[in-house]
Amino acid sequence: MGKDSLDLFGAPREVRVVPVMVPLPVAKPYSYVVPDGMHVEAGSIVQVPLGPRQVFGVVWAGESDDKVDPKKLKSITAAFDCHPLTKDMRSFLDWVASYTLSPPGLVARMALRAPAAFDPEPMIEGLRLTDQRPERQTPARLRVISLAEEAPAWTRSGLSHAAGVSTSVIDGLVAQGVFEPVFLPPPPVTALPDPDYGAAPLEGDQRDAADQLVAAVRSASFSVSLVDGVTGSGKTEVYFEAVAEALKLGRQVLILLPEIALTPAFLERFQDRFGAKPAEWHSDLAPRTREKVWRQVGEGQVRVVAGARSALFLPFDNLGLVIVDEEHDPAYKQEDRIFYNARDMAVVRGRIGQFPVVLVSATPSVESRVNADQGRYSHIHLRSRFGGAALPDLHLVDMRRHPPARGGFLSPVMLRAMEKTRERGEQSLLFLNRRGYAPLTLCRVCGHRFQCPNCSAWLVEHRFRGILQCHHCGHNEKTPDACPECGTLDHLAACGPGVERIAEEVEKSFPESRIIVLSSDLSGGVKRLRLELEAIAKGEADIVIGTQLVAKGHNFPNMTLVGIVDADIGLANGDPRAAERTFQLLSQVTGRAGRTGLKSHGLIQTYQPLHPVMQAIVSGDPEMFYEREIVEREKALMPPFGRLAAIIISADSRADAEAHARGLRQAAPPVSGISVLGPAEAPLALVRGRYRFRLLVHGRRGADMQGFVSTMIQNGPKERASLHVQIDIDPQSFL
DNA sequence: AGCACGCCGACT
DNA sequence: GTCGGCGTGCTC
Repeated sequence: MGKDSLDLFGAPREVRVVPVMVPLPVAKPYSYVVPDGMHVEAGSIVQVPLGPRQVFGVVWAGESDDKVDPKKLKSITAAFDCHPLTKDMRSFLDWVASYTLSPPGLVARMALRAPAAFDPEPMIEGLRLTDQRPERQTPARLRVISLAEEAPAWTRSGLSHAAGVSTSVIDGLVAQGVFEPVFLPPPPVTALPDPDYGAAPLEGDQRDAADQLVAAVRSASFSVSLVDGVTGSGKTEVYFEAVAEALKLGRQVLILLPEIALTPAFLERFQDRFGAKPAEWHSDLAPRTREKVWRQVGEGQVRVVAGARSALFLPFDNLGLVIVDEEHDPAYKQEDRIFYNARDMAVVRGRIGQFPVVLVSATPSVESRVNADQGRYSHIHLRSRFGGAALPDLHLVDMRRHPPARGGFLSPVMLRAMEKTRERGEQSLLFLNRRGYAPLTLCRVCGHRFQCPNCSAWLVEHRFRGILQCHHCGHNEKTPDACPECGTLDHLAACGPGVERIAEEVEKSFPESRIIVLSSDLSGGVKRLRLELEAIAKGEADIVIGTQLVAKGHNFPNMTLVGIVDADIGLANGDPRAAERTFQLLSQVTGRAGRTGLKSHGLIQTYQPLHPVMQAIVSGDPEMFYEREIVEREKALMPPFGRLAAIIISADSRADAEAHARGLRQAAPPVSGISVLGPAEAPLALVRGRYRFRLLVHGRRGADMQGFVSTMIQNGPKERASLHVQIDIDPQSFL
């Protein structure tokens, strides 16, 4: 069915009109006319006029059922010669848009982030050997010719490089007709992974777990498995078997990873197993590579992608498995423009595409644990450590009983353990999740505290750089000599430790030790970080002091002592996930030790040795933590029934939502049970079914939100019901 | 996202 | 009297 228009002779003519999703915050696709002779189908990527400019878009269906004023209709400018987005991909984008309360156009835009990839890659120029032979045979020429006989075609630079001659030798042979130019298809971004390449024999738990995952892949139907086991229990080896099976079935695989810092080690492991590297996808890929990967993923030429959360929006042709490694990691949450948790969206992608999704973590998120406990996910638990590596033995250091020396932060117990480690010629790692020198500076005369002018956070002193910096907004100023309030000179006091300050203390106690400080303040970027990590692995440091940067999968064979400087950080900050985060971080960091045959130790400095997180960590029994945390979480999520409960979602930010909740509490004291959740987590809370009234307020402006909520309170249940119907998300739709 | 339109404050 | 601040609305 098309719209009538008039042809040149005034006769009515059928015109094909299709919906096109444009990358703007609009609620639905716009309709465009398909010009005569242009081929487009659902999923095609096109260029269309929009107002004064041209934009890219996706044809969203075979034809439009929208009644648009025909006078407004414009024609598609161009259709690109690249694979159309699959039906699954379009359904996925629609689903994400409705789940996250985002305009579908903006969600679709995430799938179009490589515009130059829409045009086919140009063929590359190559050379092929002919029957002609040169009149004058020189050694260089003979070498080139004999080498060239080994392959059907070469690139000019590839051949000169391989033969060890300059390109002028090749040019000379081309001129004599020994080589003829040919066009070669562009090379793939990576070689094909071979599922049988480095298959390692698995035993016991690992074998059983791998068998379960392989069976899930073979069934080619939707399922979610949570693979959980301590650091070093062989989770990666296990899920590699699932990857191998998907490859054997000819399907594509996506491995999501939270941090790009973890990738080099991961890529090597993958290569050892599959004989080739996976294609990488993350925000700082070179544009050229980015385009190649995008296109080759769409064509099905790339078989395995290892990427950050945005890889979920690559235009896979035949996706058959998604692995979410370190599934608990907060880096999976995107909290700007479109709010989503890639872990959950991966599950949805699997449901839509009818394939298995595997969530992997040594310390699963509480949500995933609950899903596993309730039978929505199957739970695969790996008990033993792979290759017989022993877990470190862990002890709490009660800081009330073993306080540090005045002005210091390290307990004598910790210093003694470091001394012994040094005597054995082994390495120590001190972990403190605080950048800089001191988190707060104050004036000892008038009590003035240095605060950020934009945020309300304290300014963190960075002594190496001589600045005070806000870790929220990045604001920074030079550290003054005098107090800006009372003018007193040299009476500013640093309060509390950061890694720089711990380094200072360690230098005093171990003047001859080689110390490396690792934090995101390290100048020189990722490259420098990798160099430092290599140096540590080679034993070029005795003591490493680091922030959570050191928690991610690097292995230091000689690192036999891990010391947590302040395990209590983060437990008191009011975040509903504080305990969970602390548990996960401490587990990860202590897991850094004990991967060698050497005996290894972990010392955890705390003022709260009886805190459930501390007890769970030293007991080595994660169940202790999860059982209690799930009960606590349910209590917290349970608003008092019979009163109004509201979930406030801000479309802008969690901070925004919090501000509005404060306003609401003041404006309407009888209202209780207001939970403030960021947009990425509120829908999950709904899944848990904890809320009696579900109110999702979605608005661009704060005033709208305040208005919505007030109206709802005044008008009572009827209004609530209508609001609910109007904008709620079906909680069951998640699975 | 851009871009135009429109309504109120401080200026040549 | 205008120039320009950014709030609001529109793009098939």
